[in-house]
Amino acid sequence: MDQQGRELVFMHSGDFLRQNPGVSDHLNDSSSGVHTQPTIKEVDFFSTDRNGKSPSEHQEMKINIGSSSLVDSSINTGLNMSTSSSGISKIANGKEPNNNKLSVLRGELGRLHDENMKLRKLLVQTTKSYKDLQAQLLVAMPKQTQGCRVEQSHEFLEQMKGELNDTPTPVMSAQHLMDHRPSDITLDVNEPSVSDDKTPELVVSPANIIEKKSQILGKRASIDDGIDQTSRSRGSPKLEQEKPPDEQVPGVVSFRKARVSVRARSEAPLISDECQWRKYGQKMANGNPCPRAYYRCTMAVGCPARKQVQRCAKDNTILITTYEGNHNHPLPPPATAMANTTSAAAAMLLSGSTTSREGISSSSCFYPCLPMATLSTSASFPTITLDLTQGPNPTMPFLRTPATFPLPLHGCPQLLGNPMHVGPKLPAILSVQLGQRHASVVETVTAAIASDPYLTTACSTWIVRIST
DNA sequence: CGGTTTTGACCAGCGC
DNA sequence: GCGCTGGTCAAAACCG
Repeated sequence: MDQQGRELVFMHSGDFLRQNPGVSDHLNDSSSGVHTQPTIKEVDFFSTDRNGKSPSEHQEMKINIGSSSLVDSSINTGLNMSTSSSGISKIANGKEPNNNKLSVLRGELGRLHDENMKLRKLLVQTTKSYKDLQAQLLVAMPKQTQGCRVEQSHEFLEQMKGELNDTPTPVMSAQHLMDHRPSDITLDVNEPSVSDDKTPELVVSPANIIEKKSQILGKRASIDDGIDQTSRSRGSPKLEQEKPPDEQVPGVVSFRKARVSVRARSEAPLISDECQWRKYGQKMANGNPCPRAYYRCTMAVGCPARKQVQRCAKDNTILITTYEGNHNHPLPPPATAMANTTSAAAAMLLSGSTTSREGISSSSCFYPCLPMATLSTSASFPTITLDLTQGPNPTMPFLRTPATFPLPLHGCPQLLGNPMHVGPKLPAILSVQLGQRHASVVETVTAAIASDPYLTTACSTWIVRIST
């Protein structure tokens, strides 16, 4: 069986759409303004063999890149004037008259001035967006009954006020913001982390933090919704027994309650996320001619993580993978990124479902550069859908370049604290955007995705819609 | 031989 | 109460 070879594999940005080599140019061609919607035949989400590099080499590469990528490579700082492409060196080393050199330098100066003006405009725009959001958040706060959440938001706002008033440089902002972690988060040292070998005291995955948050928030939801639907089903009592103790606390809502659905164009039957899944069932469901397959994680005994895979009834090229539950074991770094994403999305869903929906949708309105999320509570489980089947949105200028995915990383201290994740993905623009840490829990999801280069690229075309 | 997949059956929730 | 649907179980088959 060649299922491995036919799997939908989300790839590293370098070889994203590697079976459609001609498409990537379109995706990155911001000048053309024409965006296609390529059919992703194979998307390598977490392949360990990218360009022949081992995972360790890959991580090292990311770190190295990240060391200098806090400043967007596309932004000319004026410090790199001896590059061959600038023409200055050639002229300086040549025999041109001094007046020619002067005119070239003036031209260069003018160009740098223009870039400077653009950056200033961007900063002003970002500041304005933050203030708008702040005002909106203050309006929305009375609707929130969770004291800790409000308190935390106030705390963040105060921090952000100071940061914005100081008008830090983008790089400073990024570094600064990384240190602002929610103070009321319970750290779970048992949760696997990519960075747990070096910073055990900071073993705080986004999933953990958000899970703890959602557990707090979920207490109300558990009262509203009663017992988890699946826990009432036949197989679920066993599942409950298999859950780790922290998930069996009465009144605490586990992520089994929320789902994260990923839609991607693929002719492959599966998404390869470097987790071990065992198929335990298959059903014809919802009038869909394509059966729905049920998988559970087999990397650890009693792991409650599950996923469902089904093709879209309307478009068979779209593969819908629905993740549910948390892994209770260490994951390979790529799979951790995916788990973080789904956990964050689930947490977002849980927290969002207990707070005002306007807050979520409006944040998307406030930040047109951010993706929107499809929240569906019509099903028995609240589900967030990450749609990777849509083409890039022209109104999302940052999305044209995967490296500048405009995703605030709040709520994901692990991502912020992990140089492997932070470095390559924090250009100046993103650093400024980090100031929007209060935008909404929607961004938590996008942050998790942004933390992983593979996901970032794969999701550079995602669309998240708010639905009722 | 152990792990995985297949597949029919079972169960619970929900709507009518 | 009945039928439909989603989710799961578990035995048999399959595979490396």
